[in-house]
Amino acid sequence: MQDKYHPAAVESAAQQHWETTAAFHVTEDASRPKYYCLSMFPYPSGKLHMGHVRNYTIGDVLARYHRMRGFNVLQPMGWDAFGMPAENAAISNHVPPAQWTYANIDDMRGQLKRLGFAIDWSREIATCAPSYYRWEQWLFTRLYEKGLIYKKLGTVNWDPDDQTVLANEQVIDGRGWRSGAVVEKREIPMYYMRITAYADELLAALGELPHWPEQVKTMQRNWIGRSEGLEVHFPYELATIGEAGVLKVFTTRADTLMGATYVAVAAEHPLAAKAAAKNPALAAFIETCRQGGVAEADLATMEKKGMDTGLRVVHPLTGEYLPVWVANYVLMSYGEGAVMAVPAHDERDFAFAGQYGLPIKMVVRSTHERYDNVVAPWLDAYAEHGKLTNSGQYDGLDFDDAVKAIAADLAAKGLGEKRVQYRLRDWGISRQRYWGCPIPMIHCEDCGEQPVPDEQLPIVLPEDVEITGRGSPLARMPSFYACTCPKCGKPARRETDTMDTFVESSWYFLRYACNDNDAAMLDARANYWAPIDQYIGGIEHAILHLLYSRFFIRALRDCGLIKASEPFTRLLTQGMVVASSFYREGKGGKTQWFNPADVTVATDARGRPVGATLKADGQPVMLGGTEKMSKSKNNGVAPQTLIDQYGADAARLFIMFAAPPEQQLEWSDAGIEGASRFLRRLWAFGCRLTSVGGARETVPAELSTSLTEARREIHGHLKQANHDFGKHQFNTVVSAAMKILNELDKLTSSDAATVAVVSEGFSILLRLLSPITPHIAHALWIECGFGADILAAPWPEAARAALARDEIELMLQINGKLRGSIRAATAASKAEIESTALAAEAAQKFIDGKPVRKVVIVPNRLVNIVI
RNA sequence: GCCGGGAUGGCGGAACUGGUAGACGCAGCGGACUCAAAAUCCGCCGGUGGUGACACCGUAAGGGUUCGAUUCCCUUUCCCGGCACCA
Repeated sequence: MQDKYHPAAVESAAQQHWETTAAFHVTEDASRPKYYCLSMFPYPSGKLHMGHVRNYTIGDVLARYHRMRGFNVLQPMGWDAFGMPAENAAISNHVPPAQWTYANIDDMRGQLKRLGFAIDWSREIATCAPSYYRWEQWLFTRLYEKGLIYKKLGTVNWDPDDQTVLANEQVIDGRGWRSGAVVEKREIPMYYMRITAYADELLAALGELPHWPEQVKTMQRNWIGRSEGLEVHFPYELATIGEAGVLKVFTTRADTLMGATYVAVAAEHPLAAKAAAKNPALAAFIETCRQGGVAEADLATMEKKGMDTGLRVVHPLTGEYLPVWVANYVLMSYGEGAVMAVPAHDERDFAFAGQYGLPIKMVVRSTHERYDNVVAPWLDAYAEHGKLTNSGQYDGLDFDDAVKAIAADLAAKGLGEKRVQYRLRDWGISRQRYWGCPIPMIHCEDCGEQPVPDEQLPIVLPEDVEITGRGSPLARMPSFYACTCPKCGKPARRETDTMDTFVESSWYFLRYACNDNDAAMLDARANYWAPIDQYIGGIEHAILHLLYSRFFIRALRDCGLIKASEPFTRLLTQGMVVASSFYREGKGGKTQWFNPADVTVATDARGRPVGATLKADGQPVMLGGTEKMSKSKNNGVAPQTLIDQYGADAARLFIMFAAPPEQQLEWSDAGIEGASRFLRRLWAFGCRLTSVGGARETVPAELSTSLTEARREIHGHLKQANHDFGKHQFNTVVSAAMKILNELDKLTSSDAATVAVVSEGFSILLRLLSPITPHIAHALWIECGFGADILAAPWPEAARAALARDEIELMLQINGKLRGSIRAATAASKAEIESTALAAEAAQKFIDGKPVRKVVIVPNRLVNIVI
């Protein structure tokens, strides 16, 4: 055995062993419980980053741990290969997106393999391969026929200079990121997935996901946003816009209807357009509302602006006329795109009314005594529930009764009804981009839109294209779009939009089960593996990706393609790896981001960053704050140098030790040295054990007191580690492993009993570490003679006998303050403990003749004497 | 703006979920070994005061519940994630 630890040699030998024994190649096996362990697949950006290492190490630790516990474990890997970065790279490097993507995949596969993950590589998929996306197209036509996909107008960011649709990320301060032109909202026809058809099921089923983080379920619940309320109709008369009709609004606060003093509609509302036809000033205002992007965060933080349309609607209960305003705080995408405004009881309405001098009418009185009679609507809106006032016949009613009464009266007049409203919107999947899965539809002048027949699938994306950043390349390629109508045979035009890349990632986890099937999308193997037992990925995917996947599996189920209704039984949302970002403002307001590796940070005496300079020119750069590592902020740290220098095991150990998996991890290089030092100590200890003859079979029944204590410590740490493994708190598993090694290092004698205890302890330690640092565990297991392959070893469990003790220490508190400790027999009764405690010197000193009011005894922990 | 989360020594974090705050590690300081360095090993390491085996303070800030609060409740500040076309 080498007396020095050489990670590179140890790691390549272990990896070779796994490769030649096909250790991680799995097949369906009904005789064992299955464990499908999946980490979110990476976008092949070219470089592995710390977030990947963290994600895949967590997945690998869980996969290896369950394998040793006897599960039939599947851990696959693939590539989320379509997307914008490939097009951006194509524009700047003049490389076709396909070529760039495939080269990146090859690169990253190599980097992943170097980390020694227990992956079944035979199941690899790439979403940009026709063998993958053909089934997405096939499914699209099924869902279209089922009515789960339909076409309607959608609003996008339009760059008038580049004549291109922009992603929200590409709109910076309301301007196109390349052209700098002011972005406009534009309506274009798009395909939508009817996710709202599953809104209730998606919401209700959250209750059946006990192994999902509460936080994620709450976010999804709020995202779906089911509210029960009233649709209220405000009639308008012929005179207003030349036709009579009703303006519909949705409200969850029907109790405040008597306090409505105006009605506000979104700028895109049809009524606003009609009013603007005769009102140039209003038309101009609506035009300014069209400027800027469509992102909700931008809309919601905009300065509130509005304009009176001059139209009046009739209050359905009082018959009063209310003005109709256009307001930029009303979103066309929620409800009816119109709200009844009750300034006294809604914060936004209050601010708007204050700004434009609209009346404020208080109709709800607080039920809290301290607010009674002191409600001051001119100071702030009172948005809580309460008793009605100033509301005529409804005065004195509380929220529930008021809503009931008002709903009944509106229903009787035919001017309103109870309704459920969702915040969730249908999923627009059309993208006016090249590098994505082509939408399999054909547009015929005579027959309208037609799905592509199965036998013509896949519609292959041409890979020899030039990307300019203006318009859609496919729309310029007759060879792509020219086709014939499948119904009438006349010349027709193929759809040139591609699908949102979230579509690929909504079902890839099922295709791993049967990636070799070229006759069907899914087969029986998918039903063996689904649902995924453990899914691991970034918290940033808590809503969109996870919700789309939950929708997709239901759509697939309803097409008879899968039995499962939920995709992921257990979810671990990994915290992000964040790092500082650095930038300079360039010419024309463009921001240039610098990688942390190229920047020197100056700190004050307390270690706080005070400034930074670029290594290349020594000139200052701005601190951009701590953010998720991303390409756009150029703050990713490459793990490759760490792996090259310290080895995969050290990198894996360090990242698992640095923080619990769900917590955000702020990156710093410090600490990797400690992980490496621990592995060297581990190796040295292995050498020591082999020098005294290596593994022993059993521990003698009778041990000296010190060996009994040492063994109790080791088994205690093992018990803790197993508990923490169950909680997925791997940082304390590593810490328990370190404590075991510290304990073993103290046992320096070479008598038979000591070596036996050491041998048992080391075999526990290696098995405990093997999911985290599999290479060194593999090597030492063999070197010390524990067996031929640690993968086949059983998972270690703490021995009850080793943990037993007859005396324990209890903390002694006086009035809740720690004043000493007492020793008591494990079996001692409360009365015995109390008398021991009261007799203790520390207790007597503080009691000092004063009466003892109370004695609190917490078994196995402490005694608190209250004086 | 809305939704979700976070804040503990110089740093990453621990505390068995209301019961010894700071485990384990990093950095630092002191020592051993060495011609020397690296590596390794041993010791110290929240703050203030004190000669002391002691006292007080201390888990973002302020308040509350409790024999006892990092943990539960209320208020506030700052940071992070998401907001439907980044993935």
